[in-house]
Amino acid sequence: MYTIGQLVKQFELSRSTLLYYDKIGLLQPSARSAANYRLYTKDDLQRMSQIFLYKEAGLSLEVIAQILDEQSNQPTAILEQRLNQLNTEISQLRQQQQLIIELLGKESLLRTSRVMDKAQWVAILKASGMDEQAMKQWHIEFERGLPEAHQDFLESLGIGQDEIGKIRGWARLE
Amino acid sequence: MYTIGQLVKQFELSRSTLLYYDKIGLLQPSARSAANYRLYTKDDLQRMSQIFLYKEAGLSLEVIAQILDEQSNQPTAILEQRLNQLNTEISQLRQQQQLIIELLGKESLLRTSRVMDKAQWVAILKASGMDEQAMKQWHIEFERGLPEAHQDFLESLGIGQDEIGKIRGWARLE
DNA sequence: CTTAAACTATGAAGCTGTAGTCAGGTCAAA
DNA sequence: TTTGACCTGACTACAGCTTCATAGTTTAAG
Repeated sequence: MYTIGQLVKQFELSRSTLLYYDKIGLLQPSARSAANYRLYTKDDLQRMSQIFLYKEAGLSLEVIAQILDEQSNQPTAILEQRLNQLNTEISQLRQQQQLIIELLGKESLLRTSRVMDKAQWVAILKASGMDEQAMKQWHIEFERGLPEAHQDFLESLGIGQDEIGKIRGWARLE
Repeated sequence: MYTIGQLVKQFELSRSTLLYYDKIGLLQPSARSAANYRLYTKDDLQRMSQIFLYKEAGLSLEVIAQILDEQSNQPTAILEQRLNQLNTEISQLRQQQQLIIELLGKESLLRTSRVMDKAQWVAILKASGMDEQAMKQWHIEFERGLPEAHQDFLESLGIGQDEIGKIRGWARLE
C-alpha cells in the first residue's frame, strides 16, 4: 500500500495531479486508511504506469481512460490516429518556423538556426558526392519507399506545395 | 467602418474570438454605433492582420500585445526565442511518434506510417547510389554545415542519443 | 407595416491538465 | 509533548477561447 506522497515521488508528478485523477475517476485508490488517507495498491501502481506511458504518447486523459476501462477497444486504432495527428502537428510547427524565418529577413538567421534550407541540403548532398542524376534517383527511391515521409521532408526544407507536387510527380513516373 | 461580423468573414475566425480580444484589450474597436455595435476602422483591420501574422507564428496573445503596444521592443529577439521553442516542441512530438511506434509493435506499422527509420533512410541512399564512404562524407558535410540540423535529423530517424553522439563525434574529427 | 431572420450586445460559466494555496487533521520521532 | 513532515478537501488560476442565456437592433421578405 502506498500513500499519495509515495506515488508523487515515483512518478514525479504533483499531488494535485493525483487528486485530479481521483476526482475524474482515472485513477482511484483501492483503499483508504483509518484516517481517510488514500492508499494505492500495486494494481493501482500498475495502472498508473500505463497512464504515464500513454500520457508520454500525448494522449488526453479522456482517451487514456477509454483505453484502460473499455477493454473491448484495443488501443491500436487510437494510437494510429494519434500518429496521424502528430504528423499534422509537426508540419504546423514547421510552417511556423518557416514563417518566422521569413519575418526575420532570412539571410542573417538561416545560418544560426537549426532549420534547413533547400540550398543547404543540396549543398551537403553535392559535397558528399551526389550529382544531379543521383539526386533525381534519390527522389525516386524516396517516393517509392516512403511517399508520405518524402512529402514531409520536402516540406521541412521550406519548399512550397507547388514545387513539391512537381518533384513528386516526376519521381512517381520514372 | 466594419462591424464585427465583417471582420469575422475577412479573417475567418469566430465572433467570440473578437469579443475576447476586445475584452483583453488586444484589439478594441475604435468606435461604437448608436446601438452600441462595435465599429472597426481600417487601422483596426491593419492591427488585426498583424495579430493574425504573429498568431500564425505561434506567439501567445500576451506576447503579441507586447510587440504591438510597446514599440520600443523590436520583435526580433522574441521571434528568435520562439524559433528555439519550436525546435524543442518538434523534438518532443518526434519522441511521441517514436514511442507510439514502439507501442504498436514496430514492424507492421513502420511501412504505412510516415515516420522514417534509420534502415529505410539508408536503403534509400544506397538505392540512389551512395556507398558507405559517401554516407560517411555526407555526415561530415552535414555536421560541418548545420550541426544542429544534423542532430535533429538523426533524432527524427529514431536513433538514440548515444549513437548520435558517436556519429557526430567522428564526423567532427575528419 | 409587420414579422422573422440575422445580426448585435453583455455577462457568466465551461473546457484541459495541471499547479498552487488554504486551514486544518494525522502521525512518528525526539 | 511538541515539532515537523505528511495528509485531507476545497478552492483559485492559467490560455484561449466556446457555449449559453438573455436581450436589443437591423434588414429583407411578404
